[in-house]
Amino acid sequence: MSSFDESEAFEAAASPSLSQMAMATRPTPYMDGLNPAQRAAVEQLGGPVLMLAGAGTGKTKALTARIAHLLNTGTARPHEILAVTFTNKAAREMKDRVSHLIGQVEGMPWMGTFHSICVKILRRHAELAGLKSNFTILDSDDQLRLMKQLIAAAQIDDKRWPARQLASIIDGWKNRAWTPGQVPASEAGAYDHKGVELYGQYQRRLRELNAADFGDLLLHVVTIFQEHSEVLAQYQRFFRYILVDEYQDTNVAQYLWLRLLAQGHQNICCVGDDDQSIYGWRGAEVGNILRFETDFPGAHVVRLEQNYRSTPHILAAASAVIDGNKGRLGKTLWTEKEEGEKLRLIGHWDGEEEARWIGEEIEAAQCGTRGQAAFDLDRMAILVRASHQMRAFEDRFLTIGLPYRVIGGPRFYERMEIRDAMAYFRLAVSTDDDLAFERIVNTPKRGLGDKAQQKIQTAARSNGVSLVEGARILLAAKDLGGKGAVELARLIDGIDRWHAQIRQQADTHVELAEIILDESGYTTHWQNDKTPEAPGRLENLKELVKALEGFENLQGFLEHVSLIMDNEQQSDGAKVSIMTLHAAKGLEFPMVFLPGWEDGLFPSQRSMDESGLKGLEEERRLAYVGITRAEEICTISFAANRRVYGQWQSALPSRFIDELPSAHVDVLTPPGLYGGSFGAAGMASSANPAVQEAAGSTIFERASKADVYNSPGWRRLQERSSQRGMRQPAQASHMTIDMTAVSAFCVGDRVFHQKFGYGEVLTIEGDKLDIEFDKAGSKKVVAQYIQSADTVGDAPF
DNA sequence: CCGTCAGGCATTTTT
DNA sequence: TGCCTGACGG
Repeated sequence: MSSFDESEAFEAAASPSLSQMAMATRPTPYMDGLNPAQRAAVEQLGGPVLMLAGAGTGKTKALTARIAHLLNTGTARPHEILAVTFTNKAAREMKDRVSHLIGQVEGMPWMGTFHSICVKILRRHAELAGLKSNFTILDSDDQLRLMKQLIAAAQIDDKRWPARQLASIIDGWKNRAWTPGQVPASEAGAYDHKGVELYGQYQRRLRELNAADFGDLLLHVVTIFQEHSEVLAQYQRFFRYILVDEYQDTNVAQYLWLRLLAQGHQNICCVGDDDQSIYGWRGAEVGNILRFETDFPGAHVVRLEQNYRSTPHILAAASAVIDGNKGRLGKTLWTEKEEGEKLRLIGHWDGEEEARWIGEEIEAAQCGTRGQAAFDLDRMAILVRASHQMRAFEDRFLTIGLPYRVIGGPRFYERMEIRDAMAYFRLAVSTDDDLAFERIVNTPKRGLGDKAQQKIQTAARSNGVSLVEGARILLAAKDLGGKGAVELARLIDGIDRWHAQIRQQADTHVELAEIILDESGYTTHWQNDKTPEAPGRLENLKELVKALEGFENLQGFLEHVSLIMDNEQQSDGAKVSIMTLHAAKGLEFPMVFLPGWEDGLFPSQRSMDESGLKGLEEERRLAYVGITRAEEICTISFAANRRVYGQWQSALPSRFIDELPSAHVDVLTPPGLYGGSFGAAGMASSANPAVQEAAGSTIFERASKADVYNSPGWRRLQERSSQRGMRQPAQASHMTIDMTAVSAFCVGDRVFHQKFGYGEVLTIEGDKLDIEFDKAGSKKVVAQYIQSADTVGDAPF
C-alpha cells in the first residue's frame, strides 16, 4: 500500500471520462485463441456472470481477457474495476498477464487480494471502526500472545481454553462476519458463553492497541458498509465492475462484502470451480458458488469445459472420482489431447518402500529409461495429503541424492528471526507498539524475565501509557535492580535513538535497519549461537535487509510485509517438487505422484469425523484436484503398512481408489522385496477389481535374497554409497525372536520388521528366528519387542 | 533467569 | 516417533 497513493484513485473516479469511441475501435488481440466459451465469458460484460471454470480450462486467460476487454472497449476505466483474488501470488499473476495484454496496470489500484483491498478501504474509514488510520495489522503470533494474556487475566484455566483454540473459534466467527454481539446464541452456548465474552474482550483490546487482525480487515469493512450506507454508496459508485477469482473459496464475510458492493449495478463476474473447493476448514463456503444464480438473479452462467492440461485418461479418472459428490453444479471436461498413458496404480508393503519406488521411478523418468522421453525433474511433483508424509520422501531423496524442493514450508516472514527483526523495526517506527515491545524486550536475553516484564506491564497500565513509557517510569522510580535495569535502559535509549533517526532521516532506512539490528544486539545474539540453524538465520536477516531496498521507508516495508508474508521460491536447478495437495492447487505438472491413498490418511479420518459427509466430499475434491494436476502421467499409490506417530498400523486402500474407473487405470506390479503375507486380506476386501489384482500381485509373495541384492535399486544404492562416501548401511544387529509363525519363513529370506526395518533370516531353530537387521536397533526397543512378541503372534512380519 | 526433562500431542494454511 | 510446552531445579 505504501507505493500507492490512495487519494489519486479516489480523485480519478471523479475526473471526466475518456473517449470511449476511440477505444471501441481498437483491435482485440486478447481475444485471439479463446474458445467459444471463454469468448462468451469475456464478452458478457454487464450483469452478474458466473464463470464455471473446470481444472485446466484457461480460467486466468479468460479472466484477464475480460479485464482487457472492459478497458479496451472503454466500458470501464482502470480504477473502476475491482478485481479480487485470495493470494498475492494470484494477484501478481493477474497483474502480469493483464499488463502483458494491454500494457500498463498502474492505473488499476483495486486489483489485489481481499485483504489488501480491505486495508485500503479501512485506512480511509478507520474511525468508523474505532481505529486510527495508522492501525497495525497483527500476525498470528501477536494474536496468540494477546489471547494468552486475556485468558490469564480472566483467570480461566488455559488447559480447558487453549489460546490456539480460542483463536480459531474467533477466526471462525469473523469468517462468518459475526461481531461479538452477533454471534448466535446457539454458537455462543456451544462454548459456554465464555468464548463470546473473550471475543468481546479481544476486540476491545485490539481497539486499545489500535490494531486489527486479518479477520478484522474484512469484518470491519463489512460492518462499516452495513452501518454507513453513504460509505457503501460511495464504493458502489467507484467499483463499476467487479471480478472475483476462486469464488468457491469465499467465506461468508467475503460473500457479504461482494454482495453489498455489487448491489446496485450487479456488474459482478465470479470465477470458480465448485469441484475445487478445498478450504472449507478455514471458512470457505461452497454454498456461495452453488447459490450464485439465486443470489444474483438473471446471472449468466458460462461453463469452461475444454481442458488444455491433461490427457483423456486422466480426465476420465478425475471425473469418475468427483462424480461421487452430490450437489455439484456439474461440468463435463473434455480435451483434444491424445490419449496418452493410463493412470498407474501400485500398492506397496509400507511407506518406506513407497518412497523408494517413487524415487526410482523419478530417476528412471529423468533418464528416459521407461521408454518415454526423458522428463526434467522440474516437471515432476509428489502431492501428499498431510505434510508429515513428506518426510519419508525427503529421507529417501537425501539418501539417493535426488534434488527435491519442498513447497509451502514455513514462509520467510513467519520465521522467528524475521519476526523479531520486524518487531524492532516496528518499535522504531512507533514506540507505542506494545506487542512488538513484548516480543523483543528479552530477545536477546537481557535479564528481563517474567517478573521484570510484569513490573513494566503494571507501571504502564497504572499510568495508562505504552510499555516503553511504562519502562521509563519504572527506571526513573529505580524499581528495578541490577543487570536488568541497565539493559532495559539501554534498550529504551536505543528505541528513542532509532525513532529520532527515522524522523530526522539521518540515514537511509536500509542503513538504519542494519544499525538497529546491530545496536540491539540481535545480530550478535545469532552470531554467538552455536546451533546449526544460526548461520541460516543470519542469512535470512541479511536477506531481509536486502528486501528493504525495494521500499521508500520502513513504514512502507512493514505494511507490505504484514500483508504479503510470502516467500519467493528461488529456482536454482531442476528439482522434484514435494508439496501438499492444498499447495498444489493452481499448479500443473507433466508427471504427478499421489502417494498415501489409504483410508484414514486420505480421505483423512479427522476430516470425516469432524465434518461427516461434508468432510468426505471435500476430501474427494482434494483427490480431484490432485489427479487434475497431472498433464501426462499420474501415479497413485498406497501402502499396506504405515508408521503413524511411531506406531505401525496396517491400512486399507483409500475408498477413492475404488472409485477409479478400471478402464483408465493400469495396475503395476510392485517389486517383490519382502516376505510375509500380512495385510493382503485388507486389500482383497476391496470391491475394485484393480485393487484385488494389486493385492494378488507379487507384493505378498516371498522374494529371495538374490532378488533383493540383484535389484537395480539396491545396486545403485550401494554404488552411490561408495562413490559419495555416504552413510553405509548401518552395522547389522543380530536378534533372536520367538515366533509362532516361524514356518512361514526360510533361511535367507529378506524380511521387514515393523520396528527394526529390513533384515535377513540367518537361522531358524525351533520357534526361534535369528535375524540380522540392516540397522542396529536400540537395546530398549529390542527388549520391548521381545516381551510383546508372544502376544502379537505373527503380526510383525 | 535459564537449562533440562517429562508429558501431551499430532490435517490441510492464506491473509 | 519427534516436537513443543510447561514444570522444576541450579
